[in-house]
Amino acid sequence: MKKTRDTDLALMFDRFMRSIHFGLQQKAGDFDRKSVGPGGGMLLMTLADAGQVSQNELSRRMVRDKSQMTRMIQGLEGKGLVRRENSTSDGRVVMVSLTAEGEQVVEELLEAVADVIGDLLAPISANETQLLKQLLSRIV
Amino acid sequence: MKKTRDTDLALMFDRFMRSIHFGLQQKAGDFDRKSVGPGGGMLLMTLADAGQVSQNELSRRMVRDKSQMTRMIQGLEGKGLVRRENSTSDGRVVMVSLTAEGEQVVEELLEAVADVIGDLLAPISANETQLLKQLLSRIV
DNA sequence: TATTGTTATACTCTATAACTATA
DNA sequence: TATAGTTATAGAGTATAACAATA
Repeated sequence: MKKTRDTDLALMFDRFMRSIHFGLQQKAGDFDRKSVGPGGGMLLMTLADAGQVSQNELSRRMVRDKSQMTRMIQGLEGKGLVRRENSTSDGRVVMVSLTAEGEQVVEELLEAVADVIGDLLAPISANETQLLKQLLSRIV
Repeated sequence: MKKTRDTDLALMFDRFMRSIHFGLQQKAGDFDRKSVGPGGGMLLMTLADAGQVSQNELSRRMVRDKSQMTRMIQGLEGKGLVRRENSTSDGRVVMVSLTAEGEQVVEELLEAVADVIGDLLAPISANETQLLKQLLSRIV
């Protein structure tokens, strides 16, 4: 049997993510009416998970530079999917949240992602899926 | 406790990969002398894992379009890190493998990745890491 | 001084389609 | 016809640095 190194995790994670993107792209027409793209989709899903958060917190959660947040958020704001509001307690901070339309788009997106992930997870059991999520949530 | 959906896996996987890239980038000067970039790095690691394979197989393993393979491989070939050879059994096929210099570069890269992944995996035990790899290898 | 967010720039990654050559 | 690989193009993602405003 082939020796597996921890570095193989990088290959496996990358492959998993790429499989999700690839799977989604096959059915993009079904839900990506607003053509938010992969990055926009991740941002919307992060917002659905986090609720109203500052751009800085988004940048931290998505492990992407704050300058990218500005652009992505501006794009989604232009499409009416997210809302930006100045923080009342700190004049520097901009809070971001989903609009009603954004909620609807992310709902369709989540459904599509659930489909794709469901297919990917077919080789392992529901219990193992729970275990996987539990392990990952402790890591990230 | 917050309900977790399977779709959260997408966020967690993305975050893990981004953390690897971010961690590597911090120490890029230490090993990325050839400036292969993230894509080139993944390709080199895939080759280290797979040995000599066709471009088509690489495209399949990395879940990326074949046209991207051409470009990435040409870039790495120009840097002397990979070698292309025509298949003897099928005139259409190009086999790709690491050069001696490529082996050396990937070795440094793997060391850096192991460092970063080691840090990321700190919250879980060695046994759990094994379990995680075992689950993932069954999925991808 | 430090932090939040913006802007500008250059570079890499990606999807798509049209193409050549071999099977 | 089908498959392996190439080329060209446009668009999306990313890192970096310089900047303004607030703390």
